[in-house]
Amino acid sequence: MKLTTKGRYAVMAMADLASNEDIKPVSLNEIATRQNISLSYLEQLFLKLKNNHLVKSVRGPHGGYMLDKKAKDIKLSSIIFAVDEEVKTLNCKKESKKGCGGRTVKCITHNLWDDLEKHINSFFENKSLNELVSKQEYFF
Amino acid sequence: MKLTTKGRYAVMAMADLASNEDIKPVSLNEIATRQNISLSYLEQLFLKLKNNHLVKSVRGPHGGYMLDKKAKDIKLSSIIFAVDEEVKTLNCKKESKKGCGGRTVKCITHNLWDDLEKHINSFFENKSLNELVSKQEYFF
DNA sequence: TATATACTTGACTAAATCAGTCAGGATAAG
DNA sequence: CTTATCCTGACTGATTTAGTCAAGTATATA
Repeated sequence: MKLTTKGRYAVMAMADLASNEDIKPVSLNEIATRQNISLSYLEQLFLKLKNNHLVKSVRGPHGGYMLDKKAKDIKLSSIIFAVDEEVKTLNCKKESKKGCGGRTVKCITHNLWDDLEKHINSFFENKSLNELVSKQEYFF
Repeated sequence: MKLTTKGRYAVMAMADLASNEDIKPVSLNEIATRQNISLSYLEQLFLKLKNNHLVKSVRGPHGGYMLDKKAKDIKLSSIIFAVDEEVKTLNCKKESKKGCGGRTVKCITHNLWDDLEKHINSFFENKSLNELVSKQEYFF
């Protein structure tokens, strides 16, 4: 899992969407204004979010975006994967099997980093959009 | 905490050092060969590791580096901090206090990312170099 | 003392990635 | 038919990454 501002912005935008969609779709313009993210950049992000079935779009005036599922069914990990699709492979994986799977120092650290990846994944895997916008935990 | 190959190489090199220093110092050349990392790059890393009192150097022929503390007293987090010193501050922190500390969507995600940072930190905080090289857990 | 070994330090750089802009559609409501 | 909105790809400046290169300094040992 890659962690850039893209993922952060996507989570922000989705949280905004979750808190503001009642009946009508929310336009990217509204989100751009509220969250202070450039419209063009949001367009990029929402294209990917749409392709990943996290939001659905309504075109034309009064159009915009809505969540494609219930907020409680959207895991934060899906949002981040949607916009930061490419997972960086570790050097070790590219090498021959002889080089890895053994007891070399290289493989030890490889396994360590693998473990970290799982650790980070589970962090986002266990949080839904719903929790994020409603839970007291994240309000100071 | 920043996570780049620098940190990974540093952990690899320290693990190598921990497994190979018996009585005599280990030269960067040996590590470079064993771990297949460029010598010049290792030099950069060890300069920082030394400044952070994780290793000590012995100059001259038969010189090299040794751990500055016992392997069990070296947390992986210290290694990573040593080489990737600069901690990326989140956008939100740069803004005025009015903008944050509230209940805006922006702050919710800010807190979320803060939380993640702690999560990752604790991952490395709770692992010592000793554990890494000796624990069965990391051998397949 | 000469010399080889090894650490020390700073400047430089090619390539990749990030964050974002720009331009030009397509679609649907009124 | 005009306007609001989504849709999409191409492009770009700045930064970061992952190193290389060059020129030292220190010290053990022959």
